[in-house]
Amino acid sequence: MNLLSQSQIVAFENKMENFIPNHSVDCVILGYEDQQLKVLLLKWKMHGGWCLPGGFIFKDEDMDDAAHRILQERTGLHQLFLNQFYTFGNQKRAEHPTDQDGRLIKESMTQLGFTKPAVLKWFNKRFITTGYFALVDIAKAQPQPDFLSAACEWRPVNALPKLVLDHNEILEKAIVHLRHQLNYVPLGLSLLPKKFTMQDLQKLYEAILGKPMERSNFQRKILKLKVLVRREKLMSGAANKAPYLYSFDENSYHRLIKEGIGF
Amino acid sequence: MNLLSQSQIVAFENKMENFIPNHSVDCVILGYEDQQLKVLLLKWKMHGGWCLPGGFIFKDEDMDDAAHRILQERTGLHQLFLNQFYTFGNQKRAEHPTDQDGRLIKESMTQLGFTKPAVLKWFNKRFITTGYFALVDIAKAQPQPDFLSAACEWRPVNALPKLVLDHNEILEKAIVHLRHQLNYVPLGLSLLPKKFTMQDLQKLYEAILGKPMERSNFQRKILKLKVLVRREKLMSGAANKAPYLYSFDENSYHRLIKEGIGF
DNA sequence: GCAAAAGTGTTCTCTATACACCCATGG
DNA sequence: CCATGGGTGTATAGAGAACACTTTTGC
Repeated sequence: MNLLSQSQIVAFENKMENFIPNHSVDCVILGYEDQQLKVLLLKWKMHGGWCLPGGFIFKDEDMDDAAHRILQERTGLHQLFLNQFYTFGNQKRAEHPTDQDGRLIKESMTQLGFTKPAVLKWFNKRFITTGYFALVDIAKAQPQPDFLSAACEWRPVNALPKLVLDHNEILEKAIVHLRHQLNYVPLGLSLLPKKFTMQDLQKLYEAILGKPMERSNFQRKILKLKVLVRREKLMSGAANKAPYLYSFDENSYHRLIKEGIGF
Repeated sequence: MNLLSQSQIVAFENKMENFIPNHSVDCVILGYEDQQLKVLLLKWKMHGGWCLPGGFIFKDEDMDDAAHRILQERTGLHQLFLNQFYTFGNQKRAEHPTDQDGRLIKESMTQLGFTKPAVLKWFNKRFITTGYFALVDIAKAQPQPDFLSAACEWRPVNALPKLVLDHNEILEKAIVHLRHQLNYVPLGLSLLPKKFTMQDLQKLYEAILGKPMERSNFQRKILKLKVLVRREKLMSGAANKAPYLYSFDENSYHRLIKEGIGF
């Protein structure tokens, strides 16, 4: 029995001709929840392997726009913070040393119900892929599997499954890039609720950097950037001093992203 | 009269089928001479426009290897320091706002002597291009034009001609990337002669960063990295104190490139 | 009052920067 | 001796890390 409906198959066959061959885009979509950094993954219908959300570039579409489109399709979000970080051009990306998924893809095509030689050929081709990463608000995102996937879920980056192809490597490089970025741009607007405490922000930084930071120094460092506006205190009901709530001054925030943090 | 010989045309026609379609590699090859940062440019046979050395990726070749091959073909050098910095995927790269070279390419094909429809089609296609940059020793490089070019020359980056397509943008991005890199890795081994004075190194940094630096502070900063070995003094014949000569300790240098400069 | 967490202050070290000073060299 | 550029020293300001102290809150 075919995993795809006939209309899904025809839809892809029609679109396929309008894609640039040999090039794809993969998105590392990161979010923050339960004090953990999470990444949006897809689970393939075929053999159940996990992968990054990705797609192809239409012939009349800028590559950046393709990345935005993929992000939008998987999360429903339009996102400003979407960054290209690297292009993976190894010939044997599909035949990663510890990975036979390249072979598995081929075998899976008939399972899915694809029969046209052109389609089989398409998925057997070598693809160069460009990686983008985005930071989104998990609460606002509505994960949508694509037609090849049975599931679309947030997974903590600290406990990841083995991903297909070289997607573990892509994700790893995205996170290195993100940590690096943290030295140059402010972060958090798209990952935190409108109002948050300094502890919330610190936990976010700690989740990204993977290491604890010193409380008082963190506060000073962030406040010195002048991107936060101090609001009312949060009466949590806990037996301790009530922390201030903060929100981002969006003007300062975006100016700082453009200009970078004093370097 | 055709600008290409029949054998050049046939050679390309044969190779063409083995290239990945729609993707190219462009190399920003930088060198240092006369206290100036220079870039290797090619001058097209057709309309005489200047461009970055570039090429295509063979179907059985890693993209990084393609970049190394292009560098080798244009300079005769094998170079370790060759870095991918960005991939340019705009649909209308060839139709840059201030540039009509996309059209010029098409018109030039027949001038060159290409007649096969497949070749004409090849050059009319949209290409996504990945930029690499290298730092090489101009003294060791032997610039070689490719079959499409009439000249291959070092040009100072401070006085550049208008380049074809979006190559000015690519070069600009490479230099920003290089300046950024300067904060993380040591630099100079491939750009300076074996032995050099501290002033030589400083002039190099100033050429890359495009701004003057303080003499005594520069010296301390560099020496603290522990990548330089102090040699004998240079008796230049000038009426002033003789400066020390230095050379790189290659082990420390490459270790530092790998590990980065304390961040 | 007490525990817990927040806000603020202090100390120390390290770095960057600017500039001062003396040294070597050849005319 | 003097002009020129090289090597080293010093003073100051700012950043970052570690930690101490005080304040607020609910029980």
